[in-house]
Amino acid sequence: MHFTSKKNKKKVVLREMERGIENPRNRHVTYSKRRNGIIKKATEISVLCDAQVSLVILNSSGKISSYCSPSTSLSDVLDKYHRYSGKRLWDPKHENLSNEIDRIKKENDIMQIELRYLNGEDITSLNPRELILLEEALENGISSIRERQASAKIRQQEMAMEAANREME
Amino acid sequence: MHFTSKKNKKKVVLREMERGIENPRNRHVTYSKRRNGIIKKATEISVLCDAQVSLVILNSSGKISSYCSPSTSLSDVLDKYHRYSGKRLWDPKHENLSNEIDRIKKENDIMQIELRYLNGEDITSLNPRELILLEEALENGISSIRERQASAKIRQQEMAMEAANREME
DNA sequence: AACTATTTATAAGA
DNA sequence: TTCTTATAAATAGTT
Repeated sequence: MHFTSKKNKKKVVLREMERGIENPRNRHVTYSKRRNGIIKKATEISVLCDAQVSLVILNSSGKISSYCSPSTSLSDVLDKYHRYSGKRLWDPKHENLSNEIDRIKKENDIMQIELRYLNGEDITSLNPRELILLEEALENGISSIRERQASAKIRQQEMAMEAANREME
Repeated sequence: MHFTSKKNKKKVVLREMERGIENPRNRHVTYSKRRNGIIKKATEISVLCDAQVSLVILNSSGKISSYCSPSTSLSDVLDKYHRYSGKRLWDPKHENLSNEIDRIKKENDIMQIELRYLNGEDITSLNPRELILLEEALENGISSIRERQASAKIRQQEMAMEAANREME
């Protein structure tokens, strides 16, 4: 039984349409019913009118529901949207990434040039004797790096041991 | 005025639900009405239940209609769908670019460290991660040098062989 | 586009 | 969540 007249009911619905349903339980119940309703409508227009529908709904707590017409897929419909509407769905991200790549590549080029300059010469211009010297120099570099890594590791172990000893006192 | 009883009308609707509307004009009229209906429903659930809706509809001739809740965007809703559902919409493109960025960034890091090293900065100022990258860079340098040396040696041998062959003629 | 008989959706209550 | 039911809303066929 309803407590509102036809007239009052309309007013209630209008107020809710402006403000949304405040009570979380009522909101969720209404959400479930209407979500089912929309998905049913989407199914109907797909079959009845040979349309392709892509529908994604998130409720207020982020839960996802979706529908897609049979004989197609969400990404297919969205791809068509993307191509025919001229509007962008994922190109923005795409573009951002492309821009970032360009930026980094440019940095990269600059550094490469700097490196070649600092190395004094392009490696292809070195003769065999010079190549051997350079190889030795690089190997020395690696050795000193490995020593540093090893001693750092030993220091870590020593500190761990000390800490453990302190715990035991 | 309707020519069908309540019972018959239902049968008609059911038959259409299975087969779709054949007559193109009727189909298009019904499509328009129902498309408006669905968009209205989407608007209502958005406001009433604080939901986010992304809706794209293509009719049988490919014309696009779409709706998106206020306070968001199609790509935002689809991005959430994408992240929370685990299903992929456009990740393939996206992933390629991300990988490329990672690759270039790594190159970048290595060069920066090499530059610091070559610019005379003390190697002891590098942290362990930087040391590892520098070690990799130096090892790559050694590899390319060894390749050059190997191919130079092969060329020498080939030239020696040719010279020997010419001697024998 | 507008009308209207009818079906369908749904809010509230159980 | 599911059912019920009074009422609102959508819509198919028509003008």
